[in-house]
Formats: sequence, structure tokens, C-alpha cells
Amino acid sequence: MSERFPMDPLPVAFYDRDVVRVARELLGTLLCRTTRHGLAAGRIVETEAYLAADDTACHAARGKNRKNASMFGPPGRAYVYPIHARWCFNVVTEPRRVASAVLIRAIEPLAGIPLMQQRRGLDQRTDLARGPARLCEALAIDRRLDGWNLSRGRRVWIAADQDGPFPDERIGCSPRIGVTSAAELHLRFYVRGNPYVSGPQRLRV
DNA sequence: CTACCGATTGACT
DNA sequence: GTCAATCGGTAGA
Repeated sequence: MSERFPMDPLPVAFYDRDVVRVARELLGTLLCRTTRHGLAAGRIVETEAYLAADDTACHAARGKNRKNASMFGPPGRAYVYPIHARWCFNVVTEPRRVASAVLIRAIEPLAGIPLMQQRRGLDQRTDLARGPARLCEALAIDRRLDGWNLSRGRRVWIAADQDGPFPDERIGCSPRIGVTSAAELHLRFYVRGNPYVSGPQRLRV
């Protein structure tokens, strides 16, 4: 991979749209992360939308607090939060104060694979970033990146892939994984049959 | 200060 | 399939 990989970050306007549409269109884009140890990046293959209204599973459902403040800020920022002693990475969508976000659940590793293997302590490529907390470990994402501006093209950002988005027939939809409320909402999006997608087998086909 | 929870993971039957 | 360890953040005493 060249030093210029993976090119320009998506603009704020990409995120400043309906959260479900952003969640769907993030599939196939490249999540990029640089540290002093180098670049690690991969193709996003699984996302979940968390809605600003009528979604009790959304962290913003009971109003703003110190932890979820990034969700109430401008679109195109990171929202990083802890769960079960691990980190999860979201991108904030829609206008400021609306508080919706997309959870990035899995990427297909493309660059910096040895770095990811070292961080994860294992070699198996399909296990490096399959799941939201595994992804964060592989990319060295933690709370220090909460609120980070993803349109700057530094530290962490998202870029369009030259192969373009996946066609609709390759995209699956299901209930969100692990949420204990609002289970009736089908807000998880994934690339059908992709081995880097998380969750039980029946939710990957 | 303590109690409790969770958008998870990995080990195990 | 089941299950418990994990710990940062929040709520409440």
C-alpha cells in the first residue's frame, strides 16, 4: 500500500443525512486509522443505525449527558463509548442536536494486517475486526478518539473505495445484535455472505 | 463512596 | 448452543 492510501476522507455532507441511509452507504467504504506504528485500514462490511427518535436502544434516548455528548454534536464526528470493558466506534450523523449515529460493527482488513494481528494477539484474518470491540482493538481506537472530526483525514477517517458501493442485492438487513430494547427495528446492515461479518450464521446470509 | 448496567467477547458443553 | 469475566460511566446514598 502506498502512503497515500486510502485517499480523501468523506466530507461532512456525507454524514449530514438520514442515519439509515448513511448506515447503508457506509458499507464498502474504507475505515482508516493511522498511529505512529503506521496505517491500518479495512472495508466496512457491517453497520447498525441508532435513531434520534423512537429508539430506546439509542444512547441518546434519555437525553444528553457527558458520555453521549458527541452524539449531540455536529455530524461527521466519532462517538466512542465503552461497553463490557471494551470500546465501540460510531459515526455521528444528521444535524447537530439530533443525536443519531452509526455503529461500525465489522471491517474486512486490507492494510496494516500485521499491525492488527499484533494488537489482537492472533493471526486469523476473519477474527481481526469481526465485531465492534474487536474492530476497535485492531485499529487502536479508544475514548481518546471520542469526538474526533472524521473529515480531517488524520488519525481516523473514512474514505470511498475505488470499487464503489455494494449493489443492493448484496446488502442484508436484520435486527441489531445484542440490543435489549427496540428489537423489532431492523437497523443492522451487512454484506451478504461476507466472512468478515459478525453475528450468528443466520444473520450473515 | 458503593451498586449496578451494558450496542461484547471468548471459553466452554 | 450457554455463560461469566470484563470495567468505565452513571446514578444514587
